[in-house]
Amino acid sequence: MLRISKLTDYATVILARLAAEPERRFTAGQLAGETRLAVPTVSKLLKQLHRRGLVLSTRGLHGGYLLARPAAQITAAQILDALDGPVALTECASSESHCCIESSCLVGRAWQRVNLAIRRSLQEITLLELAGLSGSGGHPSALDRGFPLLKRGPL
Amino acid sequence: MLRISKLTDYATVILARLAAEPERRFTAGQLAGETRLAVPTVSKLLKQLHRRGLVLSTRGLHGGYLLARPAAQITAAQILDALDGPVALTECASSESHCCIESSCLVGRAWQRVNLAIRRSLQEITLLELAGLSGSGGHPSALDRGFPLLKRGPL
DNA sequence: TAAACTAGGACTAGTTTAGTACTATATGGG
DNA sequence: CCCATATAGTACTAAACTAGTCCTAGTTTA
Repeated sequence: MLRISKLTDYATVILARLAAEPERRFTAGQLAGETRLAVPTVSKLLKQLHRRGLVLSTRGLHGGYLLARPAAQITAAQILDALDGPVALTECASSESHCCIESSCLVGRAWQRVNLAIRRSLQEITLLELAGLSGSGGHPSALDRGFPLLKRGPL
Repeated sequence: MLRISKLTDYATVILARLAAEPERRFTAGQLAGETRLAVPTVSKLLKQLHRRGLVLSTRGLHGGYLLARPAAQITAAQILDALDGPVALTECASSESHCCIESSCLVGRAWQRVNLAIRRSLQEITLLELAGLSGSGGHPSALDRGFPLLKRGPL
């Protein structure tokens, strides 16, 4: 029913690998090898992640990629935004709407609201958790804590 | 970032219109007129909604469509399932996975969990609210109440 | 200066989505 | 009995998006 693109999924896998060794610098080839993804694809994704500020890059010999900040400070929402852009749940909700009947617009606003709620929830999930690195020792993660999806307030 | 298909959005508009007058029987043509959608599209959607049990239909002269049950008993999740089917957030999470490295699978499980959480939240949103019919007099809707997205428990 | 990297963009194939058309079936009225 | 008005189901086409690849340019270090 809801879907994220394959590429976004791949990107998460790549970021998870980087998160596992935050100090180490990986080349695109190394990451491709470890994740079993094709090199061009990994390369493309890393470029995009770099452009969006999620990873640092160094060029030239012995260059490679590095997580731009601790995994705990990278959210699922940021990863999705980096790759798919901030696409709304419905077209009507995003920018200009031509579907100008009242019932439709009410529906649009409702979806918009659901969308916002989902976004908010994705902002609470960090790469640490996606990577399965949120150690049992730490404080309970958002995934386990149970958190409010939809909060009170104006649309 | 997350998206529902146009058709699903249309379907919601149609269902919202039906919900506004639960007693009245609408033909596909009437609904198309009122929602400004193309007749074949509306017709196609209504057929599918009927197959999934969301609307009742009567054939022949003076036939038409009717909500199968009160709008309060139709959830956003049901509408999405009816049209897009129960597609998972990621491919890896849905059926069999060939991406068999550990990090990847951890990621997959995490997405799966997020997916489940979103589903759960969509099950709490009714057509009444989507249609903007949840009167201010009633009890607060799930959209306003704030409800836990992710609950404790095994994956 | 050559080798090993990343940066950026262009291009192609495949899949999905949206929309339309056509045929069959059911109902009710003249 | 027949025709007009509906829905039911299926098949088809066009457009959009996704995934994946390739090529050229720029950067760093031995």
